[in-house]
Amino acid sequence: MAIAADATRFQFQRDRILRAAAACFNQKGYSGTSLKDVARQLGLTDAALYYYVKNKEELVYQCYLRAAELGRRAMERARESGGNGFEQAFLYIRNHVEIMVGDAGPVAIMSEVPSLKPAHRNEILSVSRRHSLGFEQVLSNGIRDGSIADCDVRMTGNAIMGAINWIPKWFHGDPAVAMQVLETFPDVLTRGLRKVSG
Amino acid sequence: MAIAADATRFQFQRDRILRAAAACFNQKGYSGTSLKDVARQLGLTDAALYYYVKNKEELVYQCYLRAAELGRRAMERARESGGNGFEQAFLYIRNHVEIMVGDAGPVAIMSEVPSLKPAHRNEILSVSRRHSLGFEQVLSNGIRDGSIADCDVRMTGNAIMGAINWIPKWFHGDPAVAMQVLETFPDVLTRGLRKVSG
DNA sequence: GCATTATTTTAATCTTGATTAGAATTTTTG
DNA sequence: CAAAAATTCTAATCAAGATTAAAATAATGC
Repeated sequence: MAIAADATRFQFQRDRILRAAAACFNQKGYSGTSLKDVARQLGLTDAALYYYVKNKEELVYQCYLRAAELGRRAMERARESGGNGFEQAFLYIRNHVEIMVGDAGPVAIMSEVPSLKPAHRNEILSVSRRHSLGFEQVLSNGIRDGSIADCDVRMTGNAIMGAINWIPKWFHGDPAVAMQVLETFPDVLTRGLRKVSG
Repeated sequence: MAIAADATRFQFQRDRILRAAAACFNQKGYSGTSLKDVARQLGLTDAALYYYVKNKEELVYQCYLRAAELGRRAMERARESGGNGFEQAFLYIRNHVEIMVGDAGPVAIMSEVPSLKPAHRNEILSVSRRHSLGFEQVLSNGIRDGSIADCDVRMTGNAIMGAINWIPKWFHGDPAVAMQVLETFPDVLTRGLRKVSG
């Protein structure tokens, strides 16, 4: 029974585990979720998880890496779209929000990055930084090409990405709300960027 | 040596502890900070903390309660100002941001609310809910009084408060940045609210 | 069907850091 | 200054949950 074209059962299970873990971390908090909690959700025993991850630290790391990668990809797709700065910013937000409330499943809030071991922490921070810088560039481009009003790109980026990153705090999977978020967030978050006059 | 007009040494120390704990939690993550870490920062021993808080859970709870109260107060002051909806929203944001980057000291990011014990969790959630509802009312008032453009107040509130709540993730005390945040955030976050025409 | 490999379980053990008891010290009060 | 109260420390203990080893089960290739 093939799971997917090329994904092995191993990779498939690992991914399920990451999603279950992300869900637990977001819902029960990091210190509130034991490996047993994660395992139970999958009908497994805690020890079985060690077949897929080295330890809890790596489980968290993988969750965060997944979250960071999803964000990065959202940005990448937006920048490849070829629109002007405003359009790219809008598209990025739309893409990322889609991921946060969509079928990609729960995306872990990165609360415990500081307690990762240095190598892991640095990798996450590196991806995150690339992500933020990418967005700031999009904003700068928009200012240059006249599609975005002049603003402090660093702060504007922080504000917008904060709003997105916070979503899992209050969004708990209700599809009706998901739709609402998708419809309003990109607009709400970009309304302030629009250049009023030429 | 009186510490302040009426605050006892006990209350004073307790407050120092809460701030040190908040700083640790934000910087090192929750699971990354031991009571010894918090204590060391104050030149104390971990056991000494138990004179001020029942246990670690209560320490976290108190940090969160402080954070929630500071937010609530920011909202309260804004609503007492008597301005129109837009002005109140702006003022709230300004007040809250001021707290996040100002002398009130580090405000704990509420990552571990779910792992608090039920009574504590419920109290934090209750204050938070009151806070969000308050903001949504301000937005609604603004729409009604014509100072704010029509929008989904729930989502707009979530977006703006997410941006604010995320600040401690990237702000680490640099006074120059604090000034920047103060100058740009209220504007960035409200620019989208303005009603364009009458 | 048999041998091999992959996956999961059971049943410990191990570690870390929270917690406590009681002693020591400092501060306050009269 | 002496007694009482407040605060902190030293030195264990404790608990929870992470981790491991080895056995059991399931899947796969031949």
